Amino acid sequence: MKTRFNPHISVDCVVFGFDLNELKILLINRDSVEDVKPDKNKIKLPGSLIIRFEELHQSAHRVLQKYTGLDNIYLKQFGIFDSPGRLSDEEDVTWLKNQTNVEIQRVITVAYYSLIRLDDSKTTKLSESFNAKWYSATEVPDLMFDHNKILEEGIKTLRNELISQPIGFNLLPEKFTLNQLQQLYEVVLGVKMDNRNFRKRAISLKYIEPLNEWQKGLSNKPAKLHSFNRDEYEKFINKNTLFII
Amino acid sequence: MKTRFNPHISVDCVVFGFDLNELKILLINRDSVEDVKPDKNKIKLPGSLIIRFEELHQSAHRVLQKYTGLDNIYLKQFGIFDSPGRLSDEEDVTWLKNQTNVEIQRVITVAYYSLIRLDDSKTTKLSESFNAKWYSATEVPDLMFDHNKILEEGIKTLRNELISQPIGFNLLPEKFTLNQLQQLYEVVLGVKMDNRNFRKRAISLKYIEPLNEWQKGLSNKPAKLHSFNRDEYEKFINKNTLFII
DNA sequence: CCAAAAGTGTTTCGTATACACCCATGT
DNA sequence: ACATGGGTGTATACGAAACACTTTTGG
Repeated sequence: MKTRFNPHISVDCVVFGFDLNELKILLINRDSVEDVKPDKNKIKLPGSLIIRFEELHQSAHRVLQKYTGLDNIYLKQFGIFDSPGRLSDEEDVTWLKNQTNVEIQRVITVAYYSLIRLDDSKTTKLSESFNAKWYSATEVPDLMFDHNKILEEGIKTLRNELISQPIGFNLLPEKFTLNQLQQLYEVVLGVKMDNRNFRKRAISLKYIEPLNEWQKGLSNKPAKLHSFNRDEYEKFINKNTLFII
Repeated sequence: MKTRFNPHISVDCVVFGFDLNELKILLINRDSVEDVKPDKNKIKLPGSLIIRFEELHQSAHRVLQKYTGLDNIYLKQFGIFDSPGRLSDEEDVTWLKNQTNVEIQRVITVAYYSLIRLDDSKTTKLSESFNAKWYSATEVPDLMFDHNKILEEGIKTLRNELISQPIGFNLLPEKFTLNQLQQLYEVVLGVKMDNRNFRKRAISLKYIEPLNEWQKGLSNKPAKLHSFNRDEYEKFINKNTLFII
């Protein structure tokens, strides 16, 4: 029963989306694939066994491509889940075996998180064309295998990296307002921030570049648009080293 | 040819040692194991294929135990090296196969770094009892496989984590002086620091606890000893969130 | 008394924080 | 004119950085 899959190693993706309002997570419903007892968890993270000789990041990109149709997405490895008992549920293993046509023994999974800017078109297209559906990050159901644990670690990682690396811009439109940026931080970190101080800080950062463009078509005062300037960020980071002895 | 090893996944350890003066790295000489062409790299990181059903961190601890005789060592996963071509050298693969009695196809390795306080006894004991030897971090030879790359990533990780997490104390004696702490930072980060400002900073941190003990047996002024207080650190970190928008 | 490393204080500057009201737009 | 979200300034406090000499110990 030799297939193109490597039956020892998989990737799973915690896919974050931000619609300028809420943090969302992309989950796959396995219902459509096969009959399952109604009381079982049928929902999982997007993932796949790796293909022989495929690099892990390629596997992760392949998974994202399959479920979102998107390429060129921010994707970062954040952990390995290797507990020998992590695929303990027999029914789940049977399902996986049928899916992949591979005899499953022990599977180690490498976890990635990825960041997607959501506009309405993407949100609806996804949930129609695939078995993928966006869930609010605050209302995640029980998932298969150890996927709730992976998801939790993914959220921790996102929070950590949001406050130490310029990754948040991957969740915003190319041209964003400072209040959208603040909203992102508040939602992901679960805190409220002082608006005046937040913008003072943001405006002082050269890598957050003010554009000569404003929002359009709103029924209130349009906000100035900004963009992230990676070159300026590189200069900045070389001068600043945070320090906890 | 079924053995207890899982022939798909290995661990490799970048083992850092600090002797209060210099950063060292533990490497294994494969000379003693088998004849090798004299012009080949014979030196590698300590590592091993994982054993079936063993967790990865157990594998890493097993490797450290084997080569250092030490248990209870700080050990942290920092990366995965999965390039399909990373075991390209045929002779190296043959060697690995003979070592493990396992048919090798593609091996993904999970990299750990670990931190060891070196006193003289450890330094000498190791290099005698095992094939392990401490090398200065600034004078590392060519290594087998992709181990130079892994080592490089390990050093980057160490630097990053040293300035953002309280891991440096694992490289110092339980009771250390502030100047030893400064020396550690200077050596690992490759910078010079202002002594007065460094100690002011250190003294202001409650989790660096001054003891009522001083160095002994020196021919110069003995320094006050300090220890790391993890409880105080937990309090500290909950109040401080570093921030790069 | 000498060599070697430990230890100490002040000023200056920049950044974090706290806090409340007016402005611009479309309907 | 109103509803909605955008945008602004000041005073205080704290920590970072720059900088050079005195003290203690054993030999």
